[in-house]
Amino acid sequence: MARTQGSHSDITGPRIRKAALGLFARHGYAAVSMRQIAKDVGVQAGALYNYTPDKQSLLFRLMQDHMQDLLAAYGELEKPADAETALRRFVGFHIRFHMERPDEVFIAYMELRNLTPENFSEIEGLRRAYEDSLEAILQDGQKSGLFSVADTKIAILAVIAMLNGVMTWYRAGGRLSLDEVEQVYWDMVRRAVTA
Amino acid sequence: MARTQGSHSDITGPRIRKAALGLFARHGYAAVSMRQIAKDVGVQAGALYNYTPDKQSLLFRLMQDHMQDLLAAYGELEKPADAETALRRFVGFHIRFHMERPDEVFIAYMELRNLTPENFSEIEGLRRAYEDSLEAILQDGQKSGLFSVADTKIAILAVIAMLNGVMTWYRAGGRLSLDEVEQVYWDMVRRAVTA
DNA sequence: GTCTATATGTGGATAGAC
DNA sequence: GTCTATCCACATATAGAC
Repeated sequence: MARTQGSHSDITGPRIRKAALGLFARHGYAAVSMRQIAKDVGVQAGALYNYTPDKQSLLFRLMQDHMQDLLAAYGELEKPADAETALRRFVGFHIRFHMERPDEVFIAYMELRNLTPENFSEIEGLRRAYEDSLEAILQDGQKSGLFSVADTKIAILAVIAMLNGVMTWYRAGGRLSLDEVEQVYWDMVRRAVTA
Repeated sequence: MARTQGSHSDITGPRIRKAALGLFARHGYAAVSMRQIAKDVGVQAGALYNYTPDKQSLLFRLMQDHMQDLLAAYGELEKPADAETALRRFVGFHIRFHMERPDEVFIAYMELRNLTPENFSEIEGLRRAYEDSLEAILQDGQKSGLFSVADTKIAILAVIAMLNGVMTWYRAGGRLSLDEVEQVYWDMVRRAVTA
């Protein structure tokens, strides 16, 4: 039986999220209107509310999906026994995963303050779970005497902050290949934590 | 002669900037209305326009003042001849200067996309001037064989990104003193760039 | 310099026809 | 499921009285 004219539930939902993703990343959540998103998708503003109860949920779902994807992808990596190899793999994974999703990363970092308190807690929990995976590597390396950092908690945040810096300047087709970027960062991270 | 009743040009201007600073940092430029700022100051919204032609100028001036303060303060530091001491001083300066101005720093990083193109270029120029001062230190250290980094441009951005990470977690009265934080970061930066 | 009042536009979200 | 039409709150900015 033919679908009702103008009915596209299977494709409009993803298109809405994709449009919101791009617009939120470019202009910021607060600066983007539901009408802009609708226009990008090619529907009227009212139609968006068949897919999201409100604008906040749209933002939250984008961030939640991103963080869950991150944790799932990291979970599928094999974990080498030796800490240096594990850290190297973490650095490579982090850079590549984030480079492939610049909009999601940008939003996850910039729009935390636009989440409701409940939604914020949820995202914070996911972020911490990811940081814990790096902490495990650093502590393992310190036990074996391979690594040495003055403060593990700070080192985790410092390494992640350093790696996230890639997103602010790297552009495909630039001076360096992704392999080279990964190598340069790994070199600095390794030296920063090695005993 | 007595001032006109309700006239406070000498104090209202700074209060407006201070209120805007706090509100922009907490909620984001796009999410803050001129009415909110006015309420915070204790005047009506229309009165703000005696001090700023528009909301955009308010944002721009906050960012411009911050970057100019940063460059001026760094310019007044004495510059040790040896690169390691110079880098150590840079790290300490950067951490302390930024920790004392969390709102300004937050805005300078988060609200770049809400500047008009002309204003953006202006701020970008100031930011680059600051990065150049770190580049000079790293290149000096590499000439003397003290430092060794795979890519100087990346190293600059990596170091600054790492240091800026402090702002996301440090709170006065926490586990570590500012001296300790400075020491821990210096330790990582030094190792990351030392030959 | 600040106020009140207002012009003018846009925001999120909903109702009901198709 | 999407549309049109609309409610109502709030946005930036200005005008003119005091």
